[in-house]
Parts: sequence; structure tokens; C-alpha cells
Amino acid sequence: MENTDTDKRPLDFIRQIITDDLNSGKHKQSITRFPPEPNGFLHIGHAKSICLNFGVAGEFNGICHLRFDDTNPSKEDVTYVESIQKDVKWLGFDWGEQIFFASDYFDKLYDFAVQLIESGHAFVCQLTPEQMREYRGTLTEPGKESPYRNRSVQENLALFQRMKNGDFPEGSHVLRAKIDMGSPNLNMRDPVIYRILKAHHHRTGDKWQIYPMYDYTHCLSDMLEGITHSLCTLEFQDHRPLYDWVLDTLKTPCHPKQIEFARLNLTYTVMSKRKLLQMVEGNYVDGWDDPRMLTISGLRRRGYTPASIRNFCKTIGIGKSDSRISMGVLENEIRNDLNVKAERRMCVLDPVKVIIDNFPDDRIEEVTGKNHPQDPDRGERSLPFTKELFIERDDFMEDPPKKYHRLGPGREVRLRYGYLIQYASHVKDEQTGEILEIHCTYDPESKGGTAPDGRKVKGTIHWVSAVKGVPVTVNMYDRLFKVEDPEEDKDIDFLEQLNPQSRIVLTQAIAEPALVLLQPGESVQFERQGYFCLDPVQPKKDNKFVFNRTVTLRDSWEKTS
RNA sequence: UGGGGCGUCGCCAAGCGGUAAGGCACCGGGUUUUGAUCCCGGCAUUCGUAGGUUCGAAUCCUGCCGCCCCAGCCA
Repeated sequence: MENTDTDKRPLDFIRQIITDDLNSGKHKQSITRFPPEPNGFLHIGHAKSICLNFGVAGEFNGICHLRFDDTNPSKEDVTYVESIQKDVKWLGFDWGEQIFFASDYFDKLYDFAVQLIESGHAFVCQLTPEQMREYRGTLTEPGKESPYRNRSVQENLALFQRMKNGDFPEGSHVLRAKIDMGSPNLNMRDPVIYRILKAHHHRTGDKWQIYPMYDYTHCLSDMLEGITHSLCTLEFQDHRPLYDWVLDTLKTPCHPKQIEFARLNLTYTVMSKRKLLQMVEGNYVDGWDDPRMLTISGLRRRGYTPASIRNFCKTIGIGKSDSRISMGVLENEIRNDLNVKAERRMCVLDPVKVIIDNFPDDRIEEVTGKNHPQDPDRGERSLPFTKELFIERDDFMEDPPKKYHRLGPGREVRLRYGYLIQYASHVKDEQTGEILEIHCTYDPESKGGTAPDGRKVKGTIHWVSAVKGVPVTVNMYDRLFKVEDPEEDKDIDFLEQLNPQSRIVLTQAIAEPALVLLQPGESVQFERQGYFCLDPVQPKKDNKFVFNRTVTLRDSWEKTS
């Protein structure tokens, strides 16, 4: 990892706990784990957890396991386990040999369940789901004990065995922990730990008819792997007593410590896998890797770098208060990274023709541009300059305000790395008012952009040769939702808050020739516009190169649309 | 009207009884052949609120207010 952080940021509360446990000798090494359920693609929220768990391992000379929490075959799939591994690797983390599956523990988990039954701590219940809900009680009233709660150990053992054998239909029997129906914590009211599920599991096939529940599986998986610190999100705080109960009751040799932290929320997007799935399946976006999605694969396709995502996770920190981080923070990280890494190129997104009246008709002159203005080592490239050019439609105004630094009647501007040009005239469609072409004259003495007399011009604009430029398609991506929190108003479906302008496809854009040399996924800065990458998935479409806008450049010039 | 959490600048976030770090955003100024980058400078007498303890509190105690999570045979 190319991350040289010498910063002395204070430790977050989790790293403090780990530091203390290491110093006190409670543990000689920290072992964490990232435990995704393979039922969807990873998103930036998972990146926070990945950076935390793998980050801790890296900083404390510990180990971080990758463990798939695959206990619900009805929702899980191998395609997800594959994409998850790809994304974790891409983010720059390595689990080495430490890749595990909760499903690998099914036999042991079954044996533990038998132990629980034998010690009188679990029973087979035949209440229907509806009855179970009634017996559970409410937030303010205690629950009632199941009539099946006091079956004999023998009977429970036999029934559980038959559940395993597939003798009963789904929903007819469950194995429940015998805890306390009067507990104010609903999770402790005799929670279900095994249910019958006649589904094909992506790893164990049809071996099992019963599958363990999360609360029962997670703590035991952590214990089996010798996890020291089990880091999860805030909504699991109420589950911690159950996590501890299972391990205490089974008198396991080790007892990992569960610590919860706040999950990530960002403005102008949604984070839940359920909602992301809904957008994918409803075709509101073009799949899990749509560049507007905050999935890892979407960010990758958008042009975000692993380092920018890691830095983002580092700057937001770890805490316990619900928060919603401004999208600007993420954008700031990718700008910081790409400002250093991306070479500069010119591309005219919305072209209007400029004709240099005093430039020879067929002449093609080469001018040179720096690949990176702050880094001479990045070298230079050649740019063809011709009589007919394209500039940005935005860069010309018939009646510009005084602070406008671009082209207009009577004005002279610099064509970046080219020549100084002076406005001569322009022609427009009298019907529509559309500017058709702009005539200028150039100063032959100003090649490269500076005049011998040292005169200053107010602005520098980018351009592309009309004859040598190459047509490209550019996807202008913007925030996916129109509002900061699409889930704030419970009466409005979040899908109604989608930003209809989140993707604008520009088909008339024209780029400097050097742009065709890029590799798919490679990032560049289109000067004065932003950072773009050649689409890694579909670099060419209709025989034209396709670019994705990662993020705009910061713009202190208020655009008067 | 049960339980579990959380409340420090517009957004995050340090702070762990000794007198409010940092980042983003924002506002000034400088450099600049990207209105970018970069560089300087500004930006909470105040820590949800009301009391109490203390020489001294954002940090300890009490009450109140606000927000989030929990009644899946999901994770």
C-alpha cells in the first residue's frame, strides 16, 4: 500500500481499547475480521469497516480474517462472494490464507446446539411465526413462555435431529435458546437460533435442511477463529447480551469482545443493500457497478482510486454518533489524489467552432503541452494546432460581464499551450440565437501562449483541433439523488428523490488525439473541467471512446447558467 | 409510559477535572498559461439544557429536552 501516513492523529475509541488490551497483556495480538454476507455488492459503508478491521491488523501487527457470513442461502450467491473478494483486494487489503465461511462451521455449530439442548438451554418450538410474534410481547410488555419450552431434553434432541433430517416443512419448527421471555431486551426473549430452510446453499449444497441464525453463528464463528475484537455497527448493540450469552453458556475457551461503531451515511445517496438492490432490479441504474452507485465497483468505474477511498475512511474517523458525511468530503479525497496522479489533457465537451482567419488553411502546427504542470518529470505531449478549432460553448459570450475571463467581442484570450487569439466576428443562427462559429485572428509571435511584448490576457481556455480532434462520448455524472437525505421523509419513496440529471451523456465532445492512448480505467484531468476516466468496463461504444466524469474541478467562478 | 445508544463550529471529529486539536465547507490575501493546484491568514469565551460538586467541569453527579436503534423463522 502506497500510504505513507506519518500523521499523529489521536486513536479512535476502538483503537484505544485494542491498545489497552495489548498493553495489559490480555491479548498478545489483535485478530479482527470483516464478515460480509454474500447477498449484494460491497459499498463505501463496507469500505469503512474494511479499512477499520484490516487497518487495525496492519497497525497493530495483527491479523484480519475475511469471513463470509453465509447462513441464509435463500439470499446469497457465489457471484457476490466473488465480487466481494475482488473489491477487498482492489481496495488494497490482503487476507492472506485467512478466508473463512460461516458455512464451514455448520457441523460444529450443530454440535454446539446439541450441547445447548443437553444442558437445558435450548428447545424445539412449534409455534407458528404469527404465534411467536404474539408470544414475544411488545416493547413495553413482557412476552409469554412458549408451551413447548419445557420439553424434555430427549424430546428436544429427537426433534432437532428430525429437523436436521428434513422431516418437517419450513416454518413448522425452530430451535430456540431458553433465556428470558421477560427481558426488556427483545433479543433475549428466547431467540430463534436455528430454522428450517430447504434451500440450496452455494457451498454446502443440499446437505443441510436447517440453518443457524446470525446471532448464534456470529459469536461462535468469532470464537472458533480466535477473534479478539469483533467490530460491528451500532444496530447490533442490543445483540451483544445474546452474543455474550451464547459464549458464556457454552463455556467456550475464548470470548471475543464485540464493539460497535456508527455506520457510514453520505449526503445525496442511500447506503442500504436492500435499496441498492431495488435500484438495480428496477433498472433505475445500470447495475451494481453503475458509476453513480456508491458501491465499490461503481466507484471504481467512476474513476475513484483505492487510495482516495482509504483516505476518506481515515478522515471521517470512527465514532458512535449517527452522522451523515457530506459528499464533498469524498470528492475532496479523489481530487487530492488525482491532482497528483492524473495527467492533464484537453477535451471540449460542448464544442463551438473557432476559425483563425489569418492561419494558413492546411497547416497543421505542433505545439507542446505539459502532462502535469507541477511535475516536469511527467513530460510533454504534442498538440496539433489548425485553422479550425473547437472551444467550449461556455467560453464565448456575446455580451459578457466584466469579470468574465474568456472570449467575447473585442477580447483576446490565450488558447492553452497554443496562441493568443483576438476576436474578429461571429455568426449565429438568427432564429435560435445559437452561435455557429467565431472568427478570430492569432498572433503568430505568441506560439506557446506568450507574446514577446509581454502583454497579459485575462483568460486561458482549452481547445481541440477541428481536423485532428477525436470524437468521444462523455458521461457527465452527478449526485444520484436531489436531496441530502432521500430517506428523511418517510412518506416519500426514496426512488422519487432520484436526480433526473444524475447522468448526462455528451455525444458531441471532441478530444485531443493523445486521449486515445489511455488504458481502460485510466484517469486524466480534462483541463478546466474535472477528472475523467476511460470507462474500464466499456471503453468503446459505437466505435467511440467513452469517458466517465469522476468529479469536477473545484470551481470558484459562479456559473451563471 | 420497556431496553440500548448518541448529543462539542454549517458537516465530521479530538478532548479522558486544569482552562476548546484537526479535516471538509466558508471568508479574505498572494502565486499561477487550468477561474484548478499551491501558499498565507480568518473562522466555537464555548461544548443539547437546567442545576449541583470543585479553587477549577466539555470532562464528575442529578433532572429535563432532542435524535437514533430494537417487537425477521434477515444480517
